[in-house]
Amino acid sequence: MSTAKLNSQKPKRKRAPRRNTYHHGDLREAFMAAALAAIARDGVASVSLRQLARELGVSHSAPAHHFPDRIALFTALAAAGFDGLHARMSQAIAASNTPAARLSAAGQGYVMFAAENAACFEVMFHPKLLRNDDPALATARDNASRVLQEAISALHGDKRDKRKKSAQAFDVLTLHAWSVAHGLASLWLAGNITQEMWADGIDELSKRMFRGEGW
Amino acid sequence: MSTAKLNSQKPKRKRAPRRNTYHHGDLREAFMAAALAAIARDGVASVSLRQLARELGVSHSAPAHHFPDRIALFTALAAAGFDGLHARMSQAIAASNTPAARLSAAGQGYVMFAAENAACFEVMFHPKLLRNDDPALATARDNASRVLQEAISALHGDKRDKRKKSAQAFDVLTLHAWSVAHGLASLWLAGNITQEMWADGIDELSKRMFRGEGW
DNA sequence: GTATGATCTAGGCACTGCCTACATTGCAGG
DNA sequence: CCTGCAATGTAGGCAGTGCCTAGATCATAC
Repeated sequence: MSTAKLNSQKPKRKRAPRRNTYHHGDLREAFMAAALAAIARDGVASVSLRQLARELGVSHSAPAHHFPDRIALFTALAAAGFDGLHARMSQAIAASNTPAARLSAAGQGYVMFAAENAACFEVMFHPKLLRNDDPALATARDNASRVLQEAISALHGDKRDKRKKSAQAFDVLTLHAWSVAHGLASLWLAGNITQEMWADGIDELSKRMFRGEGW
Repeated sequence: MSTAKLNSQKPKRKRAPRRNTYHHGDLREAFMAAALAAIARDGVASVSLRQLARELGVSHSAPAHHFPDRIALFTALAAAGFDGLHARMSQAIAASNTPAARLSAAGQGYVMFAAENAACFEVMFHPKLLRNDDPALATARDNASRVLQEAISALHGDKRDKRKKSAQAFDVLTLHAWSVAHGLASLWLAGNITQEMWADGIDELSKRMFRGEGW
């Protein structure tokens, strides 16, 4: 019932990592944080619930009361990730003035989120690793997607109204923008971009790529 | 489905899948093919060497003589994948006339390869799952990457010569093209593109997106 | 024809996810 | 206060996994 639900509202009191009480205090959050660290270290494939439990000093079956299975943990991470992506892009957009600059900022925000939250990003787009129909995940994903869509809309909205059939063309524009940002982020995270390309930092590289209207 | 790499010079005679001999005949290829099928079915994370061995009717330690570990199997799949990607893009380019059309064709070829070889593609860009410094993998990857680079070069090559410092800008152009193709392929494979967007097929969608010079 | 290396089999070990059974704790309602 | 009860924690079992070593079988060069 209360296993895989919305994750961040409970203002549970944080406990010292060295617990002397029977109950941990915030095992759910602790597991999610430890999982992110483990993913960043070894990749999502070699994350083990038992290992995480060992690191946190709890029994191997403790997580079962917070995440029914491995998939549930990854799903929670992905949902939180899309929330973070949403926030990161919104923040970047809010700091820009013109529609064109806002779209560029959204793209850069996307890439920067991926760079700063590589572990999260790795989980978010592996449908086989998570429960894709989870409602919390679905809404978080839609919220994030809408930000980019609105940035495109603000820039090319007029085109959408001009002719009816170009609504499809508008969607292609959005998908195009999403693809550039997602592709750059993925290629960088996978190590497929030569070091000299991002010598000035991935943020500088993405800035160069998102410069100009058409990308 | 092209698991056949050029590195398999050994002219081993193929045996019927139902073997009554002690030796299998071509276990290495059989494992790679079975692995691709398993990845397509359950995702790369839940591929088990022992399960593959069971499917092929050999003992659980048979693969050890062809792949020292799980990573080696994935690495071989990825190398074969980059060879296939290289071939797919080259073929698409060869069928086009103008430089602009060739670049578009390369992008579409990239996406189509990903769509037709989803299992392969899933492995190719998971560095944590494979031995990234493997020489066969590295050269295969470089070969594939060069195809796209040359397509850009044929279209924008003059810009590169105009000013010296715009060599960097040229590289950004290549990376941009790669990002669009890779992003579209990844998003589609991850199920992040609404069904109505690719109702006409992913090939039609990619064609729409790669239309025009600047992408 | 036989030595030799390549290939395949068999069993063991530590680890994993998930299961059931049980212990401890916090907390509301008498 | 105290007493049930749900939430949260522990302990052990089971089948499955990757990787290891030891041994069996085959193909082929000499």
